[in-house]
Amino acid sequence: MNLELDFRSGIPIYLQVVERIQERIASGLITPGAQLPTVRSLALELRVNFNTVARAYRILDETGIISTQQGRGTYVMSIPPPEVSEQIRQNVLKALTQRYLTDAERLGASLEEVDQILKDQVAHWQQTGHLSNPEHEPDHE
Amino acid sequence: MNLELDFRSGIPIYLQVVERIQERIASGLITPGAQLPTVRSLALELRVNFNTVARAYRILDETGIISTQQGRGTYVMSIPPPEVSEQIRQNVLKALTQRYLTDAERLGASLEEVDQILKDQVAHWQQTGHLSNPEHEPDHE
DNA sequence: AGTACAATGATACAATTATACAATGAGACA
DNA sequence: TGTCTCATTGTATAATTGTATCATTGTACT
Repeated sequence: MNLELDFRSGIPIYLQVVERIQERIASGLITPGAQLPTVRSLALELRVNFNTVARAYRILDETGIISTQQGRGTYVMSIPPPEVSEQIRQNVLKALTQRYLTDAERLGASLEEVDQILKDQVAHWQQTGHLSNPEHEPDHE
Repeated sequence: MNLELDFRSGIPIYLQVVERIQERIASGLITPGAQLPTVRSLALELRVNFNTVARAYRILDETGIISTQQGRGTYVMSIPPPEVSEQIRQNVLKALTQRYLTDAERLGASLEEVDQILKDQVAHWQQTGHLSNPEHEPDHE
């Protein structure tokens, strides 16, 4: 899975796991029907107790995003309706942004510095065609 | 730990604890990654309320010397020398930014949307005093 | 005396971990 | 085929850890 968590952020691990998995599903990195890692294997990878992973899975299950089945495993559910999906997408994007700003702040970055480095990278990316507008996006691979 | 405190010195216990632990880390007696005693066990040893130890730990945490994690314990962090620190900081910030933009793009966010949500969150944060310049007041709790 | 404030303690709480448990499925074997 | 056993899966509950909030104590200053 290669989820990256921050043990110092003050955000509970189980919530971080929820967000990371939501991101991956919302972005299509994990597709419906796919099996998520078992609570124990993911816990081992994250160096965390498996109950913490189980708690994250339970939240995702209650949201209807995944389906956990005792003795079988946990699986990604079918794609939610567009409006829900859009809602999740926006939430995830907001969480991403907040995490980014929090991390930057803890690094001691000033607002100006963050602004500058964002401008730099965005400019760099526009040259390479990333982050383009969905309206004019003929580039399918 | 065998910290020796002076209850009659007039120096607050929590400050004495901070100093003793700082000494031990600086002298290499405690190495990065090591787990410190729990607030309760150390408090028991020092015959002190565990909140006092927790206060010392919190100060050390804010200084970046240790990392306290609810439910897990407190661990000694590695302390990079100041010279390389700044270089590392910039690199990390750059990597952080790149990862953020990558994730946002994978979510299907347009440049405009990213720009907008960043503006929103920054504005929101400025009201709550985050990402402020280091010149400002120490923000007394 | 009285007040204000810092240090410490008491209590309730939240996150994580430890341990035991129940459901499922695969293989052995009669 | 049936069912036994056992490893693997998620679940439930209690113990452990740090956190938040308020009460108490002591001390300095009017």
